[in-house]
This record gives sequence, C-alpha cells and structure tokens, in this order.
Amino acid sequence: MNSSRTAGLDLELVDVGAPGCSPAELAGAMSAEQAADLARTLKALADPARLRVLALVAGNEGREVCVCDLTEPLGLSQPTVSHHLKVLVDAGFLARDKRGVWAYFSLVPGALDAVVTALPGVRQHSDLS
Amino acid sequence: MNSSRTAGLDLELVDVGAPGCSPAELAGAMSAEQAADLARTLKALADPARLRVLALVAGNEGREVCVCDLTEPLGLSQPTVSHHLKVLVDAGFLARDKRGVWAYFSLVPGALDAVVTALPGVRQHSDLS
DNA sequence: CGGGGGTATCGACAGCCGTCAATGCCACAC
DNA sequence: GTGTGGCATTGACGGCTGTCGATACCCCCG
Repeated sequence: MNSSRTAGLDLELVDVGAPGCSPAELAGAMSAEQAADLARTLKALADPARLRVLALVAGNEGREVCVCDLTEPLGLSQPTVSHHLKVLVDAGFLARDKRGVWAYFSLVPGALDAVVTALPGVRQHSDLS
Repeated sequence: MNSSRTAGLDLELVDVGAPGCSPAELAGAMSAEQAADLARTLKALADPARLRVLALVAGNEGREVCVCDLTEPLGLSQPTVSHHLKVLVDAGFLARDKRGVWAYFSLVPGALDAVVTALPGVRQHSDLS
C-alpha cells in the first residue's frame, strides 16, 4: 500500500491516504477508455499475419489486392486470411471494395499515422537534430 | 487455390500453378521473422495497462517512477503491475533502475520511434505538403 | 543481526485469440 | 436456370495472456 517513499522517516503514521510515495497523482495520466481504445487498435496490428497483409497492400497500392492474392504469400488458409482482413477493416486500417465476386482491399490513408500520434511519448516529427 | 482472376476466360486449363491471380509475387512483402518480431513488440504495447504505464512514465520524466506509484492509478495489484513492467522492459520500452529497495523506471529514448519506423506504410516525416 | 518493507517470481485460473475444416452466400458465365 | 468459384461465416480447438494470492528475495534501518 503506497509504500511511503520516505521509508520509515514518516513517523506521523498517516493512515488515510497520504503515503508520500506520490502525494498527488502523477502527471501524464491516460484515461481508461483512451487506453482501452488505443490498445484495441494496437491489438489489430500486433499480429504477424496482419502486419504482412498491411505490408503487401501497402506495397501494391497501384494494383488491387484480393484475398486470393494473400493466401499463398501468407501460407494461411482462406478463412484465416478473411478473418485477418475483417479485423483490419474493423480497426479502420483497410477498406474493403467488393466489386462483383472479388473483394479488393486498400489502405485507409492516415490510419497508421493516427495510431502513431496517439502513442504516449512519441517524438512526432523526429527532432533528432 | 489461387482463384484465376480471369474467371473462366483461361480456357488453357493450366492446372499446375499459373493461376493468373497474381502471376508473380506481390511487392512489399515482409519476411516472416520481421513480421513476428514487430508483432511481438506491438503486443507489448497492445494492452491498456501497459499503455497507461507508458503514459505515466512519459508524463513524469523529471521525477522517478516506482512500482508503488503505479498500483493505485492503474487499479491493479502489485504483482500485475510488476508483470506489465517486466513486459515493457523486455520489449525495450522501459529501463529499470533499481536503487536499493526501490525500482525506478524511465522511458528508453527512441524505442517508440523505432516501432513507428518499422510499421508498414507509415508516413515517416509527415510529408503532407 | 533481526525485522520491515518494496519488489520479483510462482502457480493457478479464466478469458481471449489465431487457426482450420466445413458450410453458406452470391455474382457471374454459359 | 444451373453451375462454378471467390469470399464470408460458423464451430471447434489449442495456446497464449492478463490477473491475482501466496511466497521468496533482499536491501535498509535499528
């Protein structure tokens, strides 16, 4: 319980809630909803298959990319690829464009950047001298 | 199996492996190890508690932050907080500085930025005109 | 040297997640 | 209309993960 960073020096026996560890609350707090939301978005990215999907789509912005294009390079079954695509679409990273029988996917511009911006403690424009 | 994007127009009955869907492989491929590595790093970030930890540490760069400072704002038990800190330290986002009994944590400069750079399809220096 | 207290580790448990086979859906060709 | 084929959904299963209580570690103070 809050440790009292003064470690034995606070003989005042404050028992309520003034520990001395962090008298006031710390700065830079992140709301629970904000953290949960960002975590949900990051979870959509935190998968090897989905990262490779994004890389494939990003590397072929000119052409159109459909599910059948992804199953082979990923080494995954078609339902699994479809599942990952759904996750990425739901997270807002990909846009599905179903024309006829085929479904083409493309990057949503700015989606990645929005995540980067929301990250805590990230140098925005890389001010490294 | 590869769908043959020509959809019935390829009367040549190519049965081996020339589907027409993506004759050559797509560009922008990401190696499996590269993807797995980045995914492992992102998994370390994709948790509300750990994001809040990073925000708290980032918001108090001047002061030192120890475990006892985090249990209360996070609403988690001490072992759980210690677990999250271990994950963040192992992922290279935090540095542990144990001085005596207390363990102080600080951000590892550039760790977040490295992840951002490794992300596929991210505008690096925001060249938005 | 003995006790106290902050931290790390262990063991256990519940819930989530990635994967696939099977199946359904539906647009297009004939 | 019928069939073919690409895509999405379902159900099931194994593995990973976040959480906590209990406990071990170990530095500091007296």
